Amino acid sequence: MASPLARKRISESTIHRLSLYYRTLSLLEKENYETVSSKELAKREKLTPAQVRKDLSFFGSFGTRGLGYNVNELKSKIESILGINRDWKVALIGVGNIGSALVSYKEFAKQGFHIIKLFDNDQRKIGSNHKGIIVSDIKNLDSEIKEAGITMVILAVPATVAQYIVDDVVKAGVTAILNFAPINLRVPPTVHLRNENMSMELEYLSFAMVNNHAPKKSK
Amino acid sequence: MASPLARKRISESTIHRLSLYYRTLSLLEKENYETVSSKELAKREKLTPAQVRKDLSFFGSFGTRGLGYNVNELKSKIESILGINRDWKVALIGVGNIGSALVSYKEFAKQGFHIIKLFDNDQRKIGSNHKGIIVSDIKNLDSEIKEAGITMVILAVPATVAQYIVDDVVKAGVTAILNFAPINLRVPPTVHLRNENMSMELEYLSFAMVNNHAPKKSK
DNA sequence: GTGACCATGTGAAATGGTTCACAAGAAGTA
DNA sequence: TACTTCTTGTGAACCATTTCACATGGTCAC
Ligand SMILES: NC(=O)c1ccc[n+]([C@@H]2O[C@H](COP(=O)([O-])OP(=O)(O)OC[C@H]3O[C@@H](n4cnc5c(N)ncnc54)[C@H](O)[C@@H]3O)[C@@H](O)[C@H]2O)c1
Ligand SMILES: NC(=O)c1ccc[n+]([C@@H]2O[C@H](COP(=O)([O-])OP(=O)(O)OC[C@H]3O[C@@H](n4cnc5c(N)ncnc54)[C@H](O)[C@@H]3O)[C@@H](O)[C@H]2O)c1
Repeated sequence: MASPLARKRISESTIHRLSLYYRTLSLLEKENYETVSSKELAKREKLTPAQVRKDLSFFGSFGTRGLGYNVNELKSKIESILGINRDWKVALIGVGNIGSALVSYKEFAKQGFHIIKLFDNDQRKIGSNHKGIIVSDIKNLDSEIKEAGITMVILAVPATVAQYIVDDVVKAGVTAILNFAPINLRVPPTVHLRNENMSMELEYLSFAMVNNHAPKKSK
Repeated sequence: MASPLARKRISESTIHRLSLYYRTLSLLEKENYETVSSKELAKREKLTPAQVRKDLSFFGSFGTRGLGYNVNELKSKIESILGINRDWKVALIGVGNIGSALVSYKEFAKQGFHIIKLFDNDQRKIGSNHKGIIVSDIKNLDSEIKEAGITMVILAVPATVAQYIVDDVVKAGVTAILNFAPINLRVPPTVHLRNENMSMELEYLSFAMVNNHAPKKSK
């Protein structure tokens, strides 16, 4: 039972699994499934049925005993839990190798993450057009972020400058940052920070190969 | 004490933290630190000293009581634990947006991950040169992977074809895969698979913002 | 409407990971 | 050498997450 007031802390892994359920439900929807059981949902993402039910139970009881979950309904519940049933205004900072790749990725917008501003400090890039967005000068960061009402930032700049930019975007009112630079950034407790660290994953693979580490779950 | 035979299962989080320690040690080395305490190491990556010591203790006792750890020595120990003191031959499949970004990234090679082959099925890309590597036709995957002795693959193709390619690379002898496609891939138990899922991280941020979820650790 | 069946939702148990707290070892000082 | 100081390495305690197991409540066939 999920009283909206019962503010029990939800674990990171539960949230990550909700993303997986969401992905699977989108697929099931395309395959015209009406309902799905925790068993089937679990099978598709290599989890256990109990895990699926427990995860969902933190937020409410969405299923029907004897039948399972309605695909559309559960999908929309998860959308609302994850907050991807709304539109997020996102700025991408650092239009280099990885930055350019991210701008071109259409799936983000489909999930409500709209990259509406690009920033760089390279004169050759400023003013250029990426998928319909003109690259802004980083000097105008503060005013442009505030004017556009941006709350989320994807950071794809070199590690050496990442902290300075973080300090600036935080001042401009951003409360969520997805960072690609391999560095531990300092943010105030009101700001949410996630790191995408690809080297870490390669190193994990390397470790697993060297140590014959039994592959358990992929993430 | 780490007898090499005491094959206790090491947790994923411990391995991930070793990557962080490695990153910090590389930095400390540049800053000419001789030694470092678990306290300092912890501070730099927002962890606790006890966590640092416990993680390291699974693999041996590398420190000196009263003094701390020798930076160079510990760095090299971690390199050896993670298996990044050797050279890995890597193939990248799918030279699109994200694939191109990854080929250009020089840090991977510095950590022993050498991308030596590129594959695609797009005739316009096959034969083209990326950072000195000619893109091969995916048709020649099997023979070229075997001949080059490649054991690791980075997969940056659309989700729709990812499973087919995985089946092929596994047949060709690859035992580690870093997958960027948002899909749950099936691999035999002998093959190590990791997924890089950026949408998941954006969704986590979205959840955190909507729910005022206390930011604890960034990953 | 009745009964057989099925899958959820959830306390309780089991497992796994983190933090505590301290004995013990090493360095430096006198 | 003896004493102080410092920080490691590690069982034990604690806390979090996963799995188990079953009562509950709903479906569906007849
Ligand atoms: N390319 C990859 O595959 C990859 C993989 C893992 C991590 N990363 C990390 O992602 C980040 C970006 O990598 P990249 O390969 O795209 O690098 P890149 O050099 O291609 O791009 C960085 C961009 O940031 C811009 N920039 C630099 N300083 C700036 C500033 N002060 N303000 C605004 N913009 C600034 C540069 O002009 C450039 O366009 C790095 O931290 C890198 O370590 C990249
Ligand atoms: N671009 C991003 O920022 C981003 C972010 C998250 C996830 N991803 C995922 O990464 C993957 C690649 O994304 P992208 O944006 O680079 O796409 P893309 O279309 O730019 O690149 C895909 C590449 O794979 C090649 N390809 C297609 N079928 C192939 C086959 N059968 N054999 C060999 N090569 C084949 C294409 O020719 C193309 O070069 C996708 O699964 C996507 O969902 C991308």
